Amino acid sequence: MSDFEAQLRAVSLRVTRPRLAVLAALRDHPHVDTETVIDLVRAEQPTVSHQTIYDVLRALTETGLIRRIQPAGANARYEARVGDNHHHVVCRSCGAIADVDCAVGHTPCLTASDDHGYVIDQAEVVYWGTCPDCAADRPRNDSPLPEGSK
Amino acid sequence: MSDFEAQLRAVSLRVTRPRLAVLAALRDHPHVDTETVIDLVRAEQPTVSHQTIYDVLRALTETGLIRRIQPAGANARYEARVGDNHHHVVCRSCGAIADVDCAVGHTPCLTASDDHGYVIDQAEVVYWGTCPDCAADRPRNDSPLPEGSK
DNA sequence: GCAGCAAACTTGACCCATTCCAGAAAAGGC
DNA sequence: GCCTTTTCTGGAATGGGTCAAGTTTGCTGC
Repeated sequence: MSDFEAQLRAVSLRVTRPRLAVLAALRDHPHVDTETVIDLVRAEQPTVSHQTIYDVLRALTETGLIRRIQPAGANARYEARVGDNHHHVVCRSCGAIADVDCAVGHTPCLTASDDHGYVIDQAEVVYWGTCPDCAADRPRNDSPLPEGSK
Repeated sequence: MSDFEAQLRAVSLRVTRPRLAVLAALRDHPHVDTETVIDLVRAEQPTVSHQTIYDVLRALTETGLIRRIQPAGANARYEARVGDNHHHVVCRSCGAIADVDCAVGHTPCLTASDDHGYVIDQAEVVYWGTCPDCAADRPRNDSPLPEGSK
């Protein structure tokens, strides 16, 4: 618990109960969306408003304590694993997300063939596919996306 | 014009004025968002509803005639360049997008270090950085994002 | 050419993640 | 302990995007 407290102080954020609860929720549940965070926090602190969660998530994201990820067409999700620029696999069928380490070492993906004059500071990779569970449910289905995606 | 007609027929879609207009708009303006598509189409066909544009964009995306891209935190954008799995550079400051060919050849980025059992069918890469224009405007600014991003 | 059918289009309301606002409360420095 | 600053609360607004019902239109077969 005091671990989270130290993290907050390290980035000059005040230590509040909602912030600790959000950090704890993200430690225990990686890749959750905002609504789930709200539910998880309220399980212990029923009075916390959704606005507070949004504020907390933004503050933590801006200070780099958590990372916001947002696959195309889905809601924002957050994860507590930061510092390494790892990537994600997203299941087209159920939206499940898993971590994937950078394929070729440190920052190899950062090399674009032609950068058009852009100053590139990050390369974000999203692998799209089917998770083991969904693959088992529908072994040979060519169009996994049930139209409405999520 | 009949080029677009052929494309539509090739995927068994009826040839309608709104669809032709959307294809033409995307050919002339790569990486536009939905609202811009609406404006472009209405410049020639003022009566087309926004609902129709949404329907057309979805139909064309599902049949693979256009491709939908959606950088985190931004609105959906569409482009007519399909078939090659190229990637994009996105300017954090102004949201401008440029095409980037796959860095290492054919489908190298498709190789994840540990796929967690997922069946991966596509790797999507987004390079984040600053476009030449914005870099010129604010030569040495460490926090390019003016908070509200776009 | 014309009829009939299914796919597309129009209109308008609705949904829902996210944000804005203003007042009340709490955390930290002195 | 007191004061300033930041955060939290509650409610309302914003805005992509979607749903639904009814009308129109493009395509196929006669």
